[in-house]
Amino acid sequence: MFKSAPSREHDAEARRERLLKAAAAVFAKDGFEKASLRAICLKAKANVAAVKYYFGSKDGLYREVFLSICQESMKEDAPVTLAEGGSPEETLRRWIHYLLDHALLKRTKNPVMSQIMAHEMREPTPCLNEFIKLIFRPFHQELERIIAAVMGRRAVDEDCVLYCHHIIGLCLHYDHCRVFVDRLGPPVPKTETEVLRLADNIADFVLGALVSRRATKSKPASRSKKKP
Amino acid sequence: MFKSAPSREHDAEARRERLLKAAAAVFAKDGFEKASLRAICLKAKANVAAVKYYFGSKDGLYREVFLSICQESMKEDAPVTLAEGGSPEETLRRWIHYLLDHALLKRTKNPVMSQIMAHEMREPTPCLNEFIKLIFRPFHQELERIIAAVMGRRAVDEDCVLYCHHIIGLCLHYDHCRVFVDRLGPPVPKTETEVLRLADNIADFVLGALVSRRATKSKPASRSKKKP
DNA sequence: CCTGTTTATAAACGCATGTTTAAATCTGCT
DNA sequence: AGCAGATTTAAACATGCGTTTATAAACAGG
Repeated sequence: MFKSAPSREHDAEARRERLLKAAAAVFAKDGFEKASLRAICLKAKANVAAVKYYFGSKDGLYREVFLSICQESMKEDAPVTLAEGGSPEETLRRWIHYLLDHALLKRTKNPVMSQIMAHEMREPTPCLNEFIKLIFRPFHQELERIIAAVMGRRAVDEDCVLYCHHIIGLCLHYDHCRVFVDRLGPPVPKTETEVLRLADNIADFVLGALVSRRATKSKPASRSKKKP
Repeated sequence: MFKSAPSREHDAEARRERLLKAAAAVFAKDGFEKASLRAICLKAKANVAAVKYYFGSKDGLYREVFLSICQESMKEDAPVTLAEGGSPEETLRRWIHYLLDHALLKRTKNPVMSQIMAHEMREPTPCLNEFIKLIFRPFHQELERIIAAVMGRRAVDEDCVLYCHHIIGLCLHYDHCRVFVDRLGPPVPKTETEVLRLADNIADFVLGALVSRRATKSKPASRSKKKP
């Protein structure tokens, strides 16, 4: 006893899909708060009440968008991993390039995902927890393993996790504070080759840091360099 | 022929001051967009129309708040500089600690300034340019000089500026993406000693990186490590 | 004391938001 | 054909915002 005939079902599905697609675009551009249902429905050629009908509320719509782009993102490009072969150093370099590519050149691969993630980091929504669990944590953990490998440690320890934050923050800064960076130094990369250059600069910087910290273990008690 | 009698003058000034103070607090908490005039006036025990009367508009009020906290911030704690003595490395360590202190422990020193700056970086307002010119650029340039000193260079070059961005991004990440860091690793420091620990970790990391890059000049052409 | 200017306040304006209602339309089944 | 249920739509609702207006109060000078 299926709900309705195929023809209508098709129309409904098409409308739902249109709404979802329009919503994804607008949410990506403006973020959850600033995106308006009217703008979305205008783009989808649908009535505002359709949102309530199909998704219950603005929150529901956003959640659906989130889920759809999640599973779309899953099957797309796998993030950089150690398993692909190559030295840990080269893997880290590729990882940094990958992150920077997504953060700065959002047009590549899955632009909607990149933009929505950026918004989610600026002002978290109720989807934050799922976002972290499904998308961010696996990504983060792979970097932790890469760092542990670069540092020659058998397992991921607290230092690796911290360095992981350092690196991600360093990269995302060029996106989050784009307007500041642009005004205070060489402009933020806008082409693939420029991004590659920056990625290499960052990779050199980070590898230098990690290698220099390779020897130290757990508690280096650093603060005591006051003229020995 | 001064405009009015002292008693009235005093009241008016007091009201203006109350508004300014309340506005600073609310802007600091919510940022420019989300802060509402009604909330500000409620806190200042003033009428909403008073904002138009004294400051012309919400923008005008924000601009006044910005100017007032600027000159307040000028005379307060001078940022860390090379001139204070000590090795460049130690100066850099202190600089990082100083930034982290302001970013994470906003209650210290000038909380309003720190918070408003954080908001300004997230979503810039029309005051952005003045903000950069008056506050951010001098701060940034001092870091550039420190880095140049650490790297033993005679003048600030493009690499120094980039490293500067790296370091600032690395530090601010713990504030901007606090909620992410909290969920993915050791929680973001909340006490002075914790902040000091993190600052030392970051300083060690950064110094390692800078020292390792000390030898290289201008164009290291890094990308060519593909199995020699 | 009256008068005109400055200051203060309450109320309304115009707009935009997410949500909801209630009526209209369409569809499939009997 | 006709009915019942699903879908669509336009309109209204409730709320919040920054801004504006019109009126009342406080004050200064003639």
